[in-house]
Amino acid sequence: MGTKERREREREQLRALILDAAREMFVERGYEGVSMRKIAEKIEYSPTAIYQHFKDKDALVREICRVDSQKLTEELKSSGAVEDPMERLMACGMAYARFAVENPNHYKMLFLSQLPAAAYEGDVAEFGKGEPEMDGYALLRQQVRALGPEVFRNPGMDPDLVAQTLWAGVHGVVSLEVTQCLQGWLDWHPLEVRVRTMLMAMAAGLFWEVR
Amino acid sequence: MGTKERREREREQLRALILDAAREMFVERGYEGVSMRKIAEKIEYSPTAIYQHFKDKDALVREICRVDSQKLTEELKSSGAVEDPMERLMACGMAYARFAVENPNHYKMLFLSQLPAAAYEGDVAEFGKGEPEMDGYALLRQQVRALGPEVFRNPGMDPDLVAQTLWAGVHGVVSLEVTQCLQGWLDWHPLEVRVRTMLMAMAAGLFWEVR
DNA sequence: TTTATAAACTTAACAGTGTTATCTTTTTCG
DNA sequence: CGAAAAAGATAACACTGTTAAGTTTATAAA
Repeated sequence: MGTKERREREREQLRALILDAAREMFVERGYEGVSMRKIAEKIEYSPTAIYQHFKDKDALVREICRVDSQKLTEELKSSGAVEDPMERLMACGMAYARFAVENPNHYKMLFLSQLPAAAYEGDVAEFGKGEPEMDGYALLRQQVRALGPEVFRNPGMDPDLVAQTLWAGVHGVVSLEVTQCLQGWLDWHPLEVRVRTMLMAMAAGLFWEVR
Repeated sequence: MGTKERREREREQLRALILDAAREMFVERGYEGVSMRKIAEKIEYSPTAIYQHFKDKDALVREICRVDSQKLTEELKSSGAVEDPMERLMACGMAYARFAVENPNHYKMLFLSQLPAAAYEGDVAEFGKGEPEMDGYALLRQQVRALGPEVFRNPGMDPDLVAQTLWAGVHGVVSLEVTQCLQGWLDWHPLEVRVRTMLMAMAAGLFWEVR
C-alpha cells in the first residue's frame, strides 16, 4: 500500500535531480546561458518533464534562489561567532561580500535580476521571512539592534533604515564587482579594500565610537 | 561630386533612425523586451538592414548606452551650481540617484548588465579618454579632490578610493530600487530617504565636519 | 546612353529559445 | 484482467539573434 508514498518519493527525487542539475549549470553559465533543453539533456529527460515540476524557467530559477539564499544566510550566521557586536556586524558584511564574489552567478540571480520580485508574490515565498534564522535581512537587522540605540549617531534613526543602508552599501560594492561593468577603464582598488572601506565609512558615519 | 557626401549623410540618417527607435523601445521595455525584428518593423526596414550599421544587438545597445551615459554626466554636472564643495558632492549623488530612477532601463543597461564590459574590451583605445562614464567618474573624483585633503578623516586615503566608495554606495541604493528584487520581502524606507541616509552616512564616515 | 560595379536592402534560412497540445507508454488499482 | 491515471516523449508554435545568398538600386565608367 506504500505505492503512493513511493511515487511521491520518486517524484521528489526527479525534482531534486532537476534542481541539482539546473543549479550547477546556472552557477557556471548564468541565467541566459542555460536553456531548458540543455537541462533536460543533462538529466536525460525530455524538456517537458521539467514542466511537470516547475511552471516555467523563472519558477525553476526562483526555487534555486530560494534555497540558496538560505545558504547565504548560513554564511552570514557564521559571523555570530564574533563577540563584539560592532565587529560582528563588520564580519557579517565581509561574509556577505565573500559569498557574492564566490557565487557571482547566484548573486546576480538573487539581487541583480528582477526575477525574484515577480516570484515572491506567491505563497511559498513568504517562507522564513522575518526570521533571522532564514532571512538574511532579519539577521542583519538583529545585529544592528544588538548594537544598542546608544551607538547611533542619530539617536532617533530607525534601525531598519540603518540595516538597509548597510546592506545597500555592501551590495553596491559587490554588484559593481560581479557585473564587471566598468572593468578596464577605471582603476579599481582591490575588492576587499573597497568592501572594508565601505563598511568602515558607513560604520563611522552611522555610529559613534568606531576605532 | 557631392553624391558621396549625400550617401554618407543618408547612411548616417538611417543609423540615427535605428538608434532613436531602438532607444525608445529599450527605455520602455528593457534589453530583453526588445528584438531586432521589432526594431526593424518600427523603422520599416528589414532586420538585416540594422546589421549594416551595428555588428550585433549588443553593439547597438552599447552605442545607445555610450551616448546616453553622456546625458548622465550632464545631469551630474548640474550639481556644479552648488557653491559649497561638500553640498555639491551631496547634490551630485542625489542627481545620480534621480537619473537612475527616472531612467531605470537605461541604468540597468549601463551598470547592471555585463554588456559594456565585454564591449569595452575590444576597442579601449578608441573609447579611452572621451568615455562618458569615465567623465562621470572623473567628475566625481574631481569633486572629491575639491574638498581638500584636510577634510578626510583618514588623511592618507586615496581620493580615488573615496570616490569609488561614494559611487558604490549610491549605486547600491538605486540598483536595489530599479531591480525590484526584494520588493515585498522588505519594508523599504522611501528611496530619497535611503539615498540621503547613504550619502550622509558615507560623508560623515569619510570626512570631518559634516553638518 | 548603356553597361559594369558597388552599395543598399531583402528574402529565406539556420540554429537556437521557452512553452504547450497531443500522443504514447508505463503504472496503479478496482 | 481492463480501466483510469499518471509520467513522459514527440512534434509543433511562435519567437529569438544572426547570416548566406539573392535582388534591387544607384553610381561611375565606357
